[in-house]
Amino acid sequence: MSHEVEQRSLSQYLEEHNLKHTKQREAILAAFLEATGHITSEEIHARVRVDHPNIGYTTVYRTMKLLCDAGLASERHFEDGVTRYEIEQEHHDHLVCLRCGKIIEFECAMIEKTQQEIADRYRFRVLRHRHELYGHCDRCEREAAT
Amino acid sequence: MSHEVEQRSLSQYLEEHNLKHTKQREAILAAFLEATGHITSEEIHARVRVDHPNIGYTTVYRTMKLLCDAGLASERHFEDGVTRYEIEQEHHDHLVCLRCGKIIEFECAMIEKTQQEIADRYRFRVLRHRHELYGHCDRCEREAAT
DNA sequence: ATAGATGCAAATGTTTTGCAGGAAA
DNA sequence: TTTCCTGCAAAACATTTGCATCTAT
Repeated sequence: MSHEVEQRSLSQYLEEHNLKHTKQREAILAAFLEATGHITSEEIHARVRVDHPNIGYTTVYRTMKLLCDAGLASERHFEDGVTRYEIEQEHHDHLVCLRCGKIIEFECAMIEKTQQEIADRYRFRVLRHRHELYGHCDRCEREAAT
Repeated sequence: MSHEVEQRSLSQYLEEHNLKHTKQREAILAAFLEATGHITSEEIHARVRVDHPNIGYTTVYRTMKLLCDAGLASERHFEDGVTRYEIEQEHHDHLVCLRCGKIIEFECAMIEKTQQEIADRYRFRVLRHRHELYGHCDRCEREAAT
């Protein structure tokens, strides 16, 4: 595996919080990190089961919550009621193709600054935000035109 | 009631689709329109029950779906897994207080323009978007400080 | 008369919790 | 050995569906 940095900080987090380092947590972390991103609990469970056939959904949910607390993962809620997890990284937003499901990430300092100004106007303290553009990616738009 | 425009278009929609005009649909529409916005099925159900004690959740869900199809309502999914409905109107975005649940609406032409430029860069055709800022409203921020 | 609507209860799908047994420190 | 974890089964939610009954047209 090539995720030493993340592995190290998981261990660190576990130690700091008097939590135990288990095979299940390791397996779930690995499955999560190997995914391209935006993975569901169900998908993690399926991946992990290949090598560890009796890890349950419960442990996946509990571990993903732990990874979120540890700052390694973060939850995303798109529009289908299923929680997805992605690797925690610099903030960014998403373009989501409604036809093929492709997800493109973007970030824009200009927009961030403007939204901060809006929040200030309402004396609202922004802790986090989501900004998602739904539509058709280049390819799907062409195909739709046929 | 003072919602003739909406009422007329519901009737219109019902007629066009060979659907029936019932007391329940009328009551649910009224409860929905009287709300300030961002109402849940549960809240609609509670309101409607005051005058119509035996309308069930089922009918609320079915009717709200109908109102969405008819273009009178639209679904919103914030981050707590509960569907909220709002009156279909000009596009706008939201500030959501994580402590008291207060929702403030905003819109910003500058941001809309910028996000369009980003999408163009990826040749992505935007059909709709969501932009939500989560944090603490003025009041909750003060209270938290105590 | 008949297509469509309703309300209940039961099913669904996702996520959480209680608990007895199991593993890490 | 003690504290924390795990997996199962059951519970909790929000939402949907099957079905017998009822109602608008």
